[in-house]
Amino acid sequence: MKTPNKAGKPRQALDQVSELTTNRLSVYLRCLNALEDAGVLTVSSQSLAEQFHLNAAQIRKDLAYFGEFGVRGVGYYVGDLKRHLRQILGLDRKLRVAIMGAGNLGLALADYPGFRQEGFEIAALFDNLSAKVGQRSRGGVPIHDIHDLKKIARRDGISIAVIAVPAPSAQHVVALVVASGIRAVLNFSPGTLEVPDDVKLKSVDLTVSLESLSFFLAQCEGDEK
Amino acid sequence: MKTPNKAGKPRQALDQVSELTTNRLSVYLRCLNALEDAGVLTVSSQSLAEQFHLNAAQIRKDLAYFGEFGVRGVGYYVGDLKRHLRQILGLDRKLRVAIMGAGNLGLALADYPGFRQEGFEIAALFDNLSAKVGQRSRGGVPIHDIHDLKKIARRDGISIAVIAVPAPSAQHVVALVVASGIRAVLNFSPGTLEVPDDVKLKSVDLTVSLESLSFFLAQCEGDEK
DNA sequence: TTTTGTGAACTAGTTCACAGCT
DNA sequence: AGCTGTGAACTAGTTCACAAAA
Repeated sequence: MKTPNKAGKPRQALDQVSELTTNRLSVYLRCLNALEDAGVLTVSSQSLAEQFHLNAAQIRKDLAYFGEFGVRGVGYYVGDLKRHLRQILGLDRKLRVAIMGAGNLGLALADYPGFRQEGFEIAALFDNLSAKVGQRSRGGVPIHDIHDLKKIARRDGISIAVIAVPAPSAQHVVALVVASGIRAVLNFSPGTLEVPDDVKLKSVDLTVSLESLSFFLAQCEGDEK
Repeated sequence: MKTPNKAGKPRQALDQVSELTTNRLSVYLRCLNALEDAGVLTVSSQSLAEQFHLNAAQIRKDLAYFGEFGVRGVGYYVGDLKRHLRQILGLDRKLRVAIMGAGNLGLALADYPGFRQEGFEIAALFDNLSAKVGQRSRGGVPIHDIHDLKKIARRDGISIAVIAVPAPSAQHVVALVVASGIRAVLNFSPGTLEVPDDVKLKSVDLTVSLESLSFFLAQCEGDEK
């Protein structure tokens, strides 16, 4: 075969895996967790697709890109594939996350249980209000002064930043994040942020999401013929 | 010309506008707001593209699909195009939003200033804890019992629901939302939710987003040859 | 027989490039 | 001259369908 890379270590070109693909890998991992909890040992792309409304060929293609994890005639071993996916997604280690902005949203995200799963640790909150600095979130995440970001990011080995500051400060804050050596950013502020090419930025834009729903509703009304 | 629909009222087929397109319409609207605030009266697709890192042809194509809003040799009138976009996105009226779940995340979203802009109104929070029912968010959004959802959704004319409940209750809650006649849902809980075909579901999956960033970081490390 | 891994076919989305309007 | 609106070309992403492996 001439798959891009065989079982062992997929350290190689992998030029540019589409974001759609990486998102799906994460979804597959969640499906496998559910199956494992249900005591399922082995699963075919077929049955995975049926249970979780996915496409079997796409599952196979996504997985095959990273190695030959399946067994013909059998399917995939759930535990085995989970392990591979966790390794591919870089979840085989603890990743520390900092949240920029200890406002409503930042504090809520800091204590969000979904984050703690799968190896993420919310290590710190950062804010510029001295009243907040030194406090902790309800869940116990310490709030630091944003000026100490570089120092603490290094000390705590923070590799991901979440931007939860008001829109007008977002670009400035993301610049500090980048300057502190963090190379992956999840942005909740509306609008566009500039980051260098070697930094990965993912944005969750609530305004865009809501307006897109609004469009759908407006269309429905129009359709009422 | 035979554009799908001319200026007047774009009430027609519009079969299935891609979600990528509707998201961009929302982005364009934000760009126009910025330009208007800066006192710009007219803008070409070219300059819009340069300023906001978009593609000029795509802007033109997206807009042209809904009508001929531009003027050849001139570009688009900012105020005029804003008005058209707001109408297309259904923002030419107040849309009321309910948030399901008055936990950390629900309360944070209820008071999130980004939502209030552009005609959205967070009208209500819903929870099943009697200790919370009757209270209000810091910003003053009332917390209702989830059993009153149908009644209050009708009374207040709520057309969008945001799911901010823990993952295990999400499917149940979304079923209540659908039963109450709401047809647009923004979901923050991880995992898949089932909704009927005539209900629009948009999901923001924080786990998937973070894991996708983790993948990127893992790749970078691998690249260090 | 069952099910993977994968070329080939197809579908969706983006960008180019230019005719035609102002 | 300048810029839109749009067919045509291109690129990306998905699904099909089947040979080969277990």
